[in-house]
Amino acid sequence: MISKKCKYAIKALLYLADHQSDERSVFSSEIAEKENIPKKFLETILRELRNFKLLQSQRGKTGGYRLIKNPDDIYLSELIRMVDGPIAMLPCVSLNYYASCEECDEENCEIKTVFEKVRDRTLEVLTTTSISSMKNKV
Amino acid sequence: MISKKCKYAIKALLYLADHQSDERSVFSSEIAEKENIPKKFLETILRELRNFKLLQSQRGKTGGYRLIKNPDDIYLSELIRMVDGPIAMLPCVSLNYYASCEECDEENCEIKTVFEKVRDRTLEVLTTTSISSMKNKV
DNA sequence: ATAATTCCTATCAACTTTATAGGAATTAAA
DNA sequence: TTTAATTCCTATAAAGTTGATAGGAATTAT
Repeated sequence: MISKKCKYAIKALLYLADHQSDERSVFSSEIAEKENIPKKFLETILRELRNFKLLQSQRGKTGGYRLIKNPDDIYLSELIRMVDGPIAMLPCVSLNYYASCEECDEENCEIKTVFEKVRDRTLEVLTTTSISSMKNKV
Repeated sequence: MISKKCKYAIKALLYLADHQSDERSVFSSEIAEKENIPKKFLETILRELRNFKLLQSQRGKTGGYRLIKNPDDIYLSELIRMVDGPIAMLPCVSLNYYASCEECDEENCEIKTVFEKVRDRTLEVLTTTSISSMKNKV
């Protein structure tokens, strides 16, 4: 399961992709209201996404957020990793957040292989799905 | 991520598949020791698996556990569901543990589709991998 | 009787998740 | 220069989940 936080992040980016323009940043309060996301929680999420250089923010009365990266180039795999961390179902098969299994003999592990397959299948989808491609529900 | 509990369950079933026989049940303490699983924790896991009719148990001095189901017929998908619950990355795309998203308009949801794809790819692996097939690491 | 097992309930510490509170800093505009 | 609206930041916290452990009861072969 992805966290609610991650789902909120996806929704926020989708909303931004639709509603921003060169002239217009978008208030977090607007996103929160339209997407039914708790206001203060969304603020912290947007700040994180800004720290990851996905967003640009502007303070003050005419402030708000806008995308820095082209939504064509924001892939779900990287977004999930930023917000939730590992995608794999086992720490020892994670590509970006590898952690060894203390109780295992990893050389002779019988359960790694299947979760490597799951990881690869999952990534086939997530690394080819961008924020903009999610708009075309096929 | 699957839980440690789930990983322990997989290991326990793999161990049973290898070490049981018609004459021999296996003690939980033996599995715990050989697989480095906390003893008391494993007891509760094995009891759950028994309740799910995967295992049979016998009390007393010559007691222990053995598989009821053929390990050819125990698929990872069902095991994970028994121990951890849903496999899908979103409640609203879960086949066995569906839950609606309160804050979403599910008809027009832009994020469901991709997670349905992930679910299907994941299940392609997990529904075709049995305890016995995990022995042949290919 | 004894010893070894499974069975059962309750408990619990640590961690994670999902937020909220309370304000500070910034900015445009009245 | 004041006001109002925003982002930014830190701290806190309630609720839920995870990963166990405690303490014994019931069962069974010897």
